[in-house]
Amino acid sequence: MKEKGKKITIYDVAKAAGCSTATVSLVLHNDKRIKEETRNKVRECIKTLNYKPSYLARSLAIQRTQSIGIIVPEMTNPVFSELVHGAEGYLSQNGYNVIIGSTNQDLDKEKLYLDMLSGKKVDGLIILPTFLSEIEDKLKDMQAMHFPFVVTGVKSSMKNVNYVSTNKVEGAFIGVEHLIHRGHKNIAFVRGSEVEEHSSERLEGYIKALNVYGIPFREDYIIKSRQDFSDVREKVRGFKKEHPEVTALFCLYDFIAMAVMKALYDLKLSIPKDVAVVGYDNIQLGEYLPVGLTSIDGNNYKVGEIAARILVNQITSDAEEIQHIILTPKLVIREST
Amino acid sequence: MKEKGKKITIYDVAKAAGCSTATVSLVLHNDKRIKEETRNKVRECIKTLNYKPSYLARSLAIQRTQSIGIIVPEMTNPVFSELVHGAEGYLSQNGYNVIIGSTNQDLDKEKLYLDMLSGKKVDGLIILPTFLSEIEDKLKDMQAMHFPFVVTGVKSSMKNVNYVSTNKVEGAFIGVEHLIHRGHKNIAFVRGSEVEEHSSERLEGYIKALNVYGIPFREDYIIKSRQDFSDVREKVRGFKKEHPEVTALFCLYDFIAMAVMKALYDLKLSIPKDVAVVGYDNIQLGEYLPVGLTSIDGNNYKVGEIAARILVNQITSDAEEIQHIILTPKLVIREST
DNA sequence: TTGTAGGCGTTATCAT
DNA sequence: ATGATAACGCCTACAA
Repeated sequence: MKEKGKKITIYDVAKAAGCSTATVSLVLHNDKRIKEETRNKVRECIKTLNYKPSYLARSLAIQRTQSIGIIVPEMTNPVFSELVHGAEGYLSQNGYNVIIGSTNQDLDKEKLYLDMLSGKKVDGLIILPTFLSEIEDKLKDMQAMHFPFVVTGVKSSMKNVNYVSTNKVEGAFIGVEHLIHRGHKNIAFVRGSEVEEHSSERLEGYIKALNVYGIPFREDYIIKSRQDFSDVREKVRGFKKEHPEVTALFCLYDFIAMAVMKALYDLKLSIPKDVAVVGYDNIQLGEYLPVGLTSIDGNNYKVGEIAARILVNQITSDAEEIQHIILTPKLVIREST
Repeated sequence: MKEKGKKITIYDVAKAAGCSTATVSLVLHNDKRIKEETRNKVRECIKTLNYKPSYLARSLAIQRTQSIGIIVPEMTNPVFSELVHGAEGYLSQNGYNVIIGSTNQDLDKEKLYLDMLSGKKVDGLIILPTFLSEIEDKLKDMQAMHFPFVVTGVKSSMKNVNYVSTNKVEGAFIGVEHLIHRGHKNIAFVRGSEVEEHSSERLEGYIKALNVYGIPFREDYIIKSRQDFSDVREKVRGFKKEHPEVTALFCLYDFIAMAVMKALYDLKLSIPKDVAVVGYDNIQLGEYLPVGLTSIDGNNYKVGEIAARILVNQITSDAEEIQHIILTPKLVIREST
């Protein structure tokens, strides 16, 4: 056991093994040029000294970290964690390890992570922005310095930036269309507490579907709330009493749909007989609700995978062309409709 | 990235501003010693050159990263993400940023992250191990080199290692006790597909409760499965047909409880009239199920926070005493019992 | 097969 | 108030 505080470096190993740091370095990388004998000697010293190389110093020297960063708003949301999971799969396949920075929807943190990670802590970045418009400057800077990154999880307004995403307008459209096909005319949109930026596309799809099928859009059919769970539950109860004619609820995402369903149970209403419910995201849990939840699947796993592929390609092949990939969501029908 | 544009360093800024790198560095850190005039000049050059400091080089120089790593089995599990969230709160309060390494329950990845992050990429580590016994060696190494870390999320068998955790034996005990108080005698334990290591404590608590109340333990009341969701659902259906006398199910965790509830609905049974269900972890969703789920709350947010506090304390004050903290879980009663 | 030495981008200690 | 320059720990031509 070493003296406290004294960190042991490649130099210590070299001294102990009676060779140069270069030799130790080569042994560390299993270079065949080193004689069996010296190699063993070095390995022995590494063991007994309990030497661990500094990835920091190594990265600085080789100008590469072999790790890529993912910036996410929060990991409690299954949509994000699925996406991350998809990216991780591809990346670790390809020799990269993944570092996640969770911003908790905090703009300063988002900026900080952007700076930190692009400051060479990682070789590239997959960004799921919470505040896309506020970080455009930083993205431009990153582009200017040719730091590889891809944006995902939102519609990027920057035309010259890599991004992969899903068509949420289309997703909402097929969800509402499905409701219409089921005979519903009075369909409300439960928007929860989500910010404009992350709900506008789905709202657009909702309105589009109504238009296409000649159903007038009513502003008062949009249910907003302050928080996602308890407040939605309350608001929906109130809404349904005021609007008994409404027989279907399209929800911004599955968690909201769960709160909505809870509210309907509170009112002793049956799903889908009295009211039909459609969610968005198709989280795994939806299948295990007592009444399985019909939902829109954005295939987030795939989104993550594709983002990772684009990123790795850009890093390794120095490709410069911008890629925009938009996947089309699928309707998953269960008992709630 | 490549020859596209040479990466611009603090040296370039110094040259452009007609001063030394030392001066630039001082400006970068808002040191008051620098004359207003030069400071502005330097800032201007930084802007126009679009200079971003290398956190890598900086960390190497100051021997500190101001970031701490959290190694988790997976982020899709709310238990882990809550814990991480708790840690993040405390850490960012205290000027650290957090880097998450998700191992996806892969031993090699777990080892890799351990090496990487302790290789000075971070100043300290919070570890939620999947394979505690397999990484003990690495933990010992880290101790030997005085690298700060704390283990959590499991019972650590290493007596001389920091860890904070919850008493899952106790948690399961109060869950099963609650069921017994409700008049149940025949209580099954739904174990799902979880590995021995992560279910043994709760099993112990289950058995203990039975013993205390004079109920014989039956091996065939333990329901195992291959996967967590669809398989549990199937297995529970089969089990309930074979054992109609069983009126209560204690589940290893809430997700399993959800699959269990689904199975009971499949059988047209009512909860809690026909069968009572208790989960574990008290995930937020439990409240929003049509029949609210009674569960055990381990206060994982707090666990993460405490782990973070211990870690920071160890880093900053060089404290050497080992800390073992065990929180006691609470019963949260809802409609399922 | 192995050693020498310069470089990676910052910081920090002396000087000036 | 600012500048030189030696660390920080490792890699890698280029030598030997």
